[in-house]
Amino acid sequence: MWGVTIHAHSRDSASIRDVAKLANVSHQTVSRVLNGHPNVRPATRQRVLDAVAELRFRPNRAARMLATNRSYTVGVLMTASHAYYGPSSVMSAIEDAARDSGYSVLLARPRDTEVAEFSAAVDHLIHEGVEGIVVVAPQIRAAEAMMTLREPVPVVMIQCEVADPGLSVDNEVGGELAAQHLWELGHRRIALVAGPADWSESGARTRGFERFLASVGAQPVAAAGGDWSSMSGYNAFGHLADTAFTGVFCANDQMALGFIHAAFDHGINVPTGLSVVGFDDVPEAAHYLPPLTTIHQDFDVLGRRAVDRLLSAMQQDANAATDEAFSLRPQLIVRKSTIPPVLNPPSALGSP
Amino acid sequence: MWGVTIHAHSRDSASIRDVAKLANVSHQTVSRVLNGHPNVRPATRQRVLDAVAELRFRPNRAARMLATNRSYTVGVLMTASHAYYGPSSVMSAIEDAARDSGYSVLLARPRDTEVAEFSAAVDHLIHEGVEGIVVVAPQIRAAEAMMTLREPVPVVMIQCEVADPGLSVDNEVGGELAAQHLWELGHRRIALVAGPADWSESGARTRGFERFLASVGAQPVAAAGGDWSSMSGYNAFGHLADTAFTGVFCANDQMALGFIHAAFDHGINVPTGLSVVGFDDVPEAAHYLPPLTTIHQDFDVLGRRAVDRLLSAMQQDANAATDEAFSLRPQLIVRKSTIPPVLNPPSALGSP
DNA sequence: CGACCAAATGTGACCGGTCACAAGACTCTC
DNA sequence: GAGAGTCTTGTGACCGGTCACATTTGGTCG
Repeated sequence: MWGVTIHAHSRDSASIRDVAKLANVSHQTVSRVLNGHPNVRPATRQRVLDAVAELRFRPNRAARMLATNRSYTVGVLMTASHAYYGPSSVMSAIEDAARDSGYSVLLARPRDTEVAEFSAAVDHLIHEGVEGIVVVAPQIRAAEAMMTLREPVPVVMIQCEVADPGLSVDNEVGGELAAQHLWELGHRRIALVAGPADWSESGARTRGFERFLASVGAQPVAAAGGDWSSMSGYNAFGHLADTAFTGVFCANDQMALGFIHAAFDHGINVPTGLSVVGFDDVPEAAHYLPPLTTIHQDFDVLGRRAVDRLLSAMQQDANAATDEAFSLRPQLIVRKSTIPPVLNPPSALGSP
Repeated sequence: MWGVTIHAHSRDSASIRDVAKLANVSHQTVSRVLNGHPNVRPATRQRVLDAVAELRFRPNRAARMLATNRSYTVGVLMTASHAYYGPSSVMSAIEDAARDSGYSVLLARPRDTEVAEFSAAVDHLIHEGVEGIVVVAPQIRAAEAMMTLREPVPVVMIQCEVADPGLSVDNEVGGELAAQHLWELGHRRIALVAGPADWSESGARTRGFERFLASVGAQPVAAAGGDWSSMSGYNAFGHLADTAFTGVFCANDQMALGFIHAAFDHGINVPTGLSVVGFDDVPEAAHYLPPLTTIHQDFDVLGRRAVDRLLSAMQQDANAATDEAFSLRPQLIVRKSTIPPVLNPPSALGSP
């Protein structure tokens, strides 16, 4: 790969000096027109623009980067895989928003949440010349790793409660909504399937959930944890099988799906034998059997907001961008996986 | 945004000449060491490497790009949104593979499949200096639009039968497997829920499906189309409700999910009242109710293979890379949504 | 030991933009 | 109509790498 250098493509495109010659001005004037500098006579400007059009000129990005030390690129640091609905939705929104503002997006994905991996990924981005970084690293360790790094460019962290001027969906409220919904339906024995302990969203959902229960003098009758996957939701049911409960909150939709599957395999029907609330409102949730009651969050807004904030921080040059924390309120979507506790086996209320 | 230029970040990093001074050699020698040029005395090389380490030097990409007219970047053109499982899985694999080979990935997403949009997106990539392009544009029109463009860099198209040296999962075989499976279970009245007509995968799946049926002297008793979404699968059921059938092939898992949901809403149970086969094997498919029999495809291999091919085409400079077409064979995964036709209402076999 | 060749290293130009500064053109005032 | 001030344009250096070519160094051989 080294050694041999291939001049792979077009060395033929027009340069700013070609345009200048054709328009009969200096290269600097062309540069001024290109950059919208005010002090150019309209006639001259037009002449230059014509030449640009005729030669199909487009400025060379590398040259501009070299000269200005600016890249018009922002980096996204994402630890989660595309398989996770939330992070990848946010990623997509970020890309769109950045493009709309004239920026390119460069993705870096550390393989794990070790500080070293993180640092390497950030270095990579910095080295590529990104002017700012959006971090979508919902694991707590990732956020912490990120906080230890002091970067020369503005950084915006999404969905990470550790960062001070955080930007996130308010997962605690989401957890509360879930608990409140089950409670108000009449459920008194409620279980929890939490997300992985190392994700901050997971903690927040659990916290909100438990906080509401506490506010009415209750607490979860049982709890298990999963890794967001349907399989782990399925397995969680096994861990909870000894306990009787009539409602369960699963920290995301996939786990809810797995949980419902497991319940079915154990002869328990949802919602008649058990009410289930999920979280995320993935597009398929409306068609699960039964259609899943869940908590909806608007990832799109989150992504766009992140880019807005990053860009404004970049404008102000300093990372003095201490915007107020911004929290999106999630929303309860009631479907058919939750009903009042009826016809439950006596044990559900009877045994400890 | 124009007019004001912000020197946002570090103009402070070391250059190749700083390294040269510290190592007491010329800048050119440093360059040689960096590029692994053979004719450098080991002692000198070591001295340079030490200096590089000490100054934490990293070559400036923009400068290299400018000088060599190479970018070490490949472009990905993707028309589908992240919500589609297949394309986003492939995208993810491409990113990993490219990174492993030392390339960055730049994403361009045309808003629609108009030739103009396409052309603009490609222009963007070219202008950013990508050395090759992977097109993940499963819509037929997108592929056609792409074919009309003659680009100065190698292009690899994924999952698009229009392109000659195509690279794809063999969706026809997948369709055949689905039909064969239903047939061998004993189903004789089989329906089809196809994907959107403008996606080539959709056509291929349908073709394979019908081809198998034809080979045993049969044909679908009814057909509807969807747009890949669960909702469209749900609606498809309504269009097929007049016809009696005991098995159905849905061209992707999400539509299968919606279809099962609709069947349930009409009092038909899967699999006892109806057998359903999906396509894709999304991670949740194993936990649908019932767990979905479906066709598995390996998107990861597809993505990596695409990058391999692109890189080799780039090596050979020319786009003379007429590799043989490469087709991944998908695989039938039998779960619980398909059983022999039993206990079906008489009408299922009786009426026309 | 000088000649000769290859290996090792150095020199300056160049890629295509932007920057700082200089210089020319044009107004306006007295 | 000369001087001051503004608007417009031009000049050459520079960013940090690589390239082509020149030069020095080291080794081998007659």
